[in-house]
Amino acid sequence: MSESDHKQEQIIETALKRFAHFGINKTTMSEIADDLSSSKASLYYYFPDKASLILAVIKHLLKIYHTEITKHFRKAGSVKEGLYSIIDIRNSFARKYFMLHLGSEGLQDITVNEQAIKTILREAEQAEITLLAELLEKDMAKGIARERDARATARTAIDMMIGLHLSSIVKKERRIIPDESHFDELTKQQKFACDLLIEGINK
Amino acid sequence: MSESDHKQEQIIETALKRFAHFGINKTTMSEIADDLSSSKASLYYYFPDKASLILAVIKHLLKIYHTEITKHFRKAGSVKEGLYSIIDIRNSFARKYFMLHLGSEGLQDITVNEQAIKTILREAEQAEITLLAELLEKDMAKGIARERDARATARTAIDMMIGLHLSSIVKKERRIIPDESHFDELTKQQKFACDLLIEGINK
DNA sequence: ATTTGACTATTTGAATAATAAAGTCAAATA
DNA sequence: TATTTGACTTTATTATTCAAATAGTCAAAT
Repeated sequence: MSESDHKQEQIIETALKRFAHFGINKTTMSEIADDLSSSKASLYYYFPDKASLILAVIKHLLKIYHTEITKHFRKAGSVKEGLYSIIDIRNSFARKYFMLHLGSEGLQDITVNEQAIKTILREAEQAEITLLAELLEKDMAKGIARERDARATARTAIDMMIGLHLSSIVKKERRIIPDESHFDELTKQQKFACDLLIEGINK
Repeated sequence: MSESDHKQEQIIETALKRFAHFGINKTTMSEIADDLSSSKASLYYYFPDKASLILAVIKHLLKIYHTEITKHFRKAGSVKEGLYSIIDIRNSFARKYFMLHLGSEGLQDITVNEQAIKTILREAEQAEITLLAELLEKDMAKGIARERDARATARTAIDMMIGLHLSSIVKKERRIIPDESHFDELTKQQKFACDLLIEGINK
């Protein structure tokens, strides 16, 4: 890694810390520079504008997420284990990086190319579907799972988990920072839903 | 029905039409009065303030919804048919009354007792869960469905359908009025998910 | 008991000013 | 040459004002 790349990484990680704590809108470039004991102008040497820094931070975060998911999926022996990993990792990220408001309501009135963010979120989503679909195909090959369009099924299963997350947000008071118990209950419901999905309601 | 009750009903129905078309915020009390060829002051004879009119309109709407659902549930022979009814009726309401933004993002910055609305929405939700749980219990008695906590299962199934709806909103551009095809696609995905839920992924 | 016109009180929205933050650049540094 | 910086300009956000729109009231009329 070059000197320059290293500095970029540092900026991204520092920005992420502030974003996660105070939110993107409440974080100024000067503050990030101060955290680095550097100058604002220096930041602009590495990133053309705030929007591209935000984008880089989100990409960074998605990379971590993907690494984590991949690690778990290598150990997962079934679709169920895969889905459980997605639930746990997603919720731990949601807890940690709630202030970023990725997905759900967020990113509104942020001066950023919303389309670009949508695109990389979409890509991350596709990668996740692929991983789960592969697991499902293995289960189908083993004769554990019924034959069925693996991608469509994986996509719907993930959408359901995301959907339950969104449902839980909507039911809470708006604009309130959720507490630990909120995520605990959500995880419980998602796993219950997951079990339903896996086992099926009918005999 | 007394004369007074009749006038109240008229006001509610007129208000609903305007709310559905232009949204609650863009509808003034004067406009509602004009639609009724009446005076604004007259409205205030029947409703103490705008907030209580809004609440009455939402209650009215939920009553219609509940009637519709109940009608379908009497004919439904299985949980699957029940869930399909919920999907169809919910989506038809979402199409028709989108401008009210019930659930999802909406109701923000409306001068109304948000807690009161949450409460009646919660009640409506509970009633719906009860209906679906009854159907599920019948299926369990018939030996079609596995034995399982009927209420928790019904609740999760409905939450999933709502969740998929929310997912679809989040994935679209924000603050855009959705078109027909959006709801068509949503319905399709919800039914696919419903089938998964019912049949189960595994053999 | 209900309706109304004429009223007041509140809220909203547009315009403006003040402030803060984004973004630039020539000169300095290493 | 690559990087950093303080001082700068530009752009965006926030606070403030004020007129217009809307909510809400009430005594008099039906």
